[in-house]
Amino acid sequence: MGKIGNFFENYIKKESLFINKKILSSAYTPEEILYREEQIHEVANILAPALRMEKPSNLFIYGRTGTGKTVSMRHILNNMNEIAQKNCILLKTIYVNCKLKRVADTEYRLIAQLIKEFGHEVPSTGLPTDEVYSYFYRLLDQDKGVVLLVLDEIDQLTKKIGDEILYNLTRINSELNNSQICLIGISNNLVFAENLDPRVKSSLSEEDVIFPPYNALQIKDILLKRAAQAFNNDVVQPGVIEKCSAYSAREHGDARRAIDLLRVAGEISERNGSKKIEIFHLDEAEKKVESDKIINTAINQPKQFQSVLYSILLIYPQKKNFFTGEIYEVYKNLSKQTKMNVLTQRRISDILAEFDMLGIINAKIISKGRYGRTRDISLSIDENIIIKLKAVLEKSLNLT
DNA sequence: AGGTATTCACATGAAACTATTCTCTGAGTTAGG
DNA sequence: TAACTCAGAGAATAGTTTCATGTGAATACCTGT
Repeated sequence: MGKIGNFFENYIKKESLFINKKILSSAYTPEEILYREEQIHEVANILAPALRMEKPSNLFIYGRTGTGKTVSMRHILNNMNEIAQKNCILLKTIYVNCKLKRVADTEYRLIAQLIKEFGHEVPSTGLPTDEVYSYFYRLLDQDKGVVLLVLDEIDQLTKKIGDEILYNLTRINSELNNSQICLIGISNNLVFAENLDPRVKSSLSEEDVIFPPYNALQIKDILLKRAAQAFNNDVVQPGVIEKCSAYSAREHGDARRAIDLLRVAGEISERNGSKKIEIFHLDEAEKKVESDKIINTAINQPKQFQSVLYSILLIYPQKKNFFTGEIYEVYKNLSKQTKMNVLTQRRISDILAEFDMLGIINAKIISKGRYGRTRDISLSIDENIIIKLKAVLEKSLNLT
């Protein structure tokens, strides 16, 4: 047996820090959700009529990332389904995440996805949208009952393709004879409804529920509970949970981030062959999560985006602030060098705006008076991540 | 000195174009009866 | 004649280009003192 063989042999024999790592994954729905009783109650009250075959009010849920919106909603839907099944009530619940690329991020694809939830297939392209709609109507109306349709990250959808689709969805009911549909929108953006068509707004948010951020103490309790199930006893050293919760309370009470952080800390500790999770593992984890996030987003961008980003990194050693024009010049040369086709400055401007959105750069529009108006751009990444990023981009762009 | 008018270097918007992937339709072709 | 093939018309979508219009404040250019 070779070295590698031994390694694997040891690996499976080695006792893991984790009892059940799934507990710390973002897909996990806990039995009991802490500190959201009030909100869950409220939502349950609003949706309960569905169990009497009456259409509940449409509902809107607001709250920042990691405030338990999705988890709570899943929890409620699970319960309702269970009850419905037990009592032979016709209830269908559908959960769709509108952000998922190539799944539900356009009007056509959203409807196609809904059809899929009914167990049917529709081609991914080639059909007119109306046809897909009427297919969906027919499916919906096939049997009696209430349909609860949860649209998660709905703000992303309207940002991309406008609110027409929501308008269509809200008036579905008038076309249905047997069944009724109830819309539940979930949004990270608190002011999302402000720039919505008033008709859509009024009919969509007949009710709304707000999920406030968790505070540090609450996050601490959540982490403690998860950690107790996920790790063996005495693995997590004192102070780790506290620091972890303090860190994410600082970041507007994002419980998901806190849980991620704890899991990564565990992974790091395990890989180092340690039996415990110490505070410095957590610090490592913080760095790794941050760096992975940036490297991943960069890697998943199209080549042209990477090219623009690399151009910025090329100037970086000399300057800390860049203007659009400067970046474009460097980018042009780079593209010539790599034989990629050169995009217009108009496009580069949009690409830079997107990098700003992604949080990779920090762009502010400034006026230099007589010398024009432009973006004042700086990198919002850590020095050591920049080095890593540069290497990764070089590989991806086939630069020597 | 104080007040306007210019001007730069882009930003921002809208529309149109290109290319890719996929469906549907109908004409022409083929194989079997 | 029924089944099959294949080209062409249409859709959806992503990524661009083209054209048009907008814009904040440092300077140039006045004006009257």
